[in-house]
Amino acid sequence: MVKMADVAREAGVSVMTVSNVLNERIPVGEPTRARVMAAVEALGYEVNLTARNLRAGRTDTVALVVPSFHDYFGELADEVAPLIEAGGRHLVLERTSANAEQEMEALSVARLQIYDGVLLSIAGLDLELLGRVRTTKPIVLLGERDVPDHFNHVRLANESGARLATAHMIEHGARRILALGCAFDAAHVMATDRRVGWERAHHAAGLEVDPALVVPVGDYTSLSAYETMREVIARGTAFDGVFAVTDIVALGALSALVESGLRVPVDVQLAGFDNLDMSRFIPPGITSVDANHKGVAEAAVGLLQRQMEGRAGPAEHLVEPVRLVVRGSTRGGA
Amino acid sequence: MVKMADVAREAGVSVMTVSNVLNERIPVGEPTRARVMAAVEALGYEVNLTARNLRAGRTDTVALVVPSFHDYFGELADEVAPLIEAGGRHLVLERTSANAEQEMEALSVARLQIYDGVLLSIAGLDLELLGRVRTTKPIVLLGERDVPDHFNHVRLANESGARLATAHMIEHGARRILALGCAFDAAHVMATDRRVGWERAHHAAGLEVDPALVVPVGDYTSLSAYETMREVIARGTAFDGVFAVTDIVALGALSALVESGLRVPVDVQLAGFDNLDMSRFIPPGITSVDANHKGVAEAAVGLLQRQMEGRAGPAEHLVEPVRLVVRGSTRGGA
DNA sequence: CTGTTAGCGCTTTCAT
DNA sequence: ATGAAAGCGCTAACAG
Repeated sequence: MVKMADVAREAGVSVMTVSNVLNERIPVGEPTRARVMAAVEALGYEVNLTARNLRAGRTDTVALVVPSFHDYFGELADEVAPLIEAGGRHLVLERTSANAEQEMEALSVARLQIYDGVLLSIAGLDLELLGRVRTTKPIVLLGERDVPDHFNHVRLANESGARLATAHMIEHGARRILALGCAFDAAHVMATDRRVGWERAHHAAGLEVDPALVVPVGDYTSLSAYETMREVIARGTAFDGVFAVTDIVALGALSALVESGLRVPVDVQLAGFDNLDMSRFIPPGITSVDANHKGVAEAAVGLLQRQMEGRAGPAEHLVEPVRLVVRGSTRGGA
Repeated sequence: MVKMADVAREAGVSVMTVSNVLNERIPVGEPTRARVMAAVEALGYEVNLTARNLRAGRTDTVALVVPSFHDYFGELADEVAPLIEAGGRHLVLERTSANAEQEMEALSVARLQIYDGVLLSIAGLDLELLGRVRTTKPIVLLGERDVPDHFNHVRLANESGARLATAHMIEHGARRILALGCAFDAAHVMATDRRVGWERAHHAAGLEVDPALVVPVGDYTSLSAYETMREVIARGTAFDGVFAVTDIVALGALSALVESGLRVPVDVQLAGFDNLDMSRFIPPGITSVDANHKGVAEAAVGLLQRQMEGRAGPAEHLVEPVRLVVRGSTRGGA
């Protein structure tokens, strides 16, 4: 492997001069500079990032750590990447399988030191575990759980989004709206927040809510949602709307509804959350709360860059607004 | 930052002993070992990966470099991750935007040296550019382009998959099958291979192919596919089947078909390629060629691990088999 | 089994 | 404007 010393020898200068040319730190005389560049070209030299990192304490790399590479996170990552690159840094993705242990590991000293900053999408970690993390590395937490105050945090307006979607279906005549994938327990903060939105929409319309309509979905896959929906239908539960906690869940539900001969939106209205790319195209078009990837990405990267540039300030807790995108799966749709 | 020397002092041993305890390289006496571990705990020490990397020349990290984090690649990545982890290494994802320049950069000396191995999904690079890459780092290329012989390479049986899907629709009565997103030019190897499969299915059934039915789709998004499909319909082209080059393209097509009042599969049969998770659930279920993520992931990781373990052997070029998954969008479906 | 010595490739600091 | 020396934190190799 060709190293800086090789370039220096080739150009007849010291290593330090090569370093200065490459990093443009200290002005270097033009002829010297040209000789160095020629040597770099000739030898095909490239800096050893590990060595630079050890000495300079900087990797120019940011990690986005997500529960899985699928769907929502894939779309978010594609939004984050250009923003990080615009700041002259590199983005890499890591995956935790929504597993608390692996999320903690992502925040371990060992991992943090190899990145200039970390965006961590939390799925498994709770307040207590997060509270134990002590680090001065730039970190921004993403996602719908509560986090200790001293962390920067970006989340979605879950409750408001769920309220919008539910209110929209109520407005168009739905009276028994399933809260599919929603929850009552603190362990599922997102599912609980969205259930609260679903409730508030009812109250705002002067309607009662039936807790029996809150139906959890095991692992938030389309398959679980499909199976759950089939059971609900088989059980004979009466409903004329479905608010699905995510678009992936909505898709599973749609499949079950269609298979059971229920027409969407005539017999049952359906709305999801996330507004995945696909939701626009799945007939009849899935009405969905847009998860505002762009807003989340910009807010998170902004917060991270502020820390990486050293102008920290107190931790912020941002709630990104969401909006409803109406499509054919609800009666207001085209 | 607490370092190894701090632990050594605390435990009253040398740095080397700490290193040996932590890496379990050389047996260490139990009492010493216990003292070291106690010191590690007490100080909250964690190894500096950068320093280890610089000295040991190993990062225990593999990069999967993909054009985008979306859909197909997200699913593939979720398949690759556990295999890499089973080998005691870490997987990170990087993204190239399907851009030749960024793909070359992923293969640059600088990036390669920070990983023990790289899985590169090529989208933009051609033979000529790839031929210039000279490295001894373990690399496996993924994807549907031709690559220089000396690279390990895993690809799908594109032609055979396209043939299966097309033959299935012919068998069920389709006679004018659009090859949506397929191509004739060498720049789109995958789209061209799949077109060849579409042709061969016709020939095998004793049918002529109409080249006018090969309709390219700009950027392989659902949106482009939707727009293209609308145009084809508006133009009055007669067709009774659509072979879409990917499921994402199939989804866009489905949306346009339904919007135009064409019934799937009664008026038009539809098949895609990739068998994305969603394809099963999108009513009426999209018949699709399964892209065999698992097979691709296993083959690629196997080839990579062979190289990383030093038992190299000549480069292999694997073609992973595919199979057709029949669903409601074709007449053979449930 | 434990410790000493050397050095991975680079950048910081300070001298020229 | 350029260079020499020192050392980031760790591990390979060898000595005791």
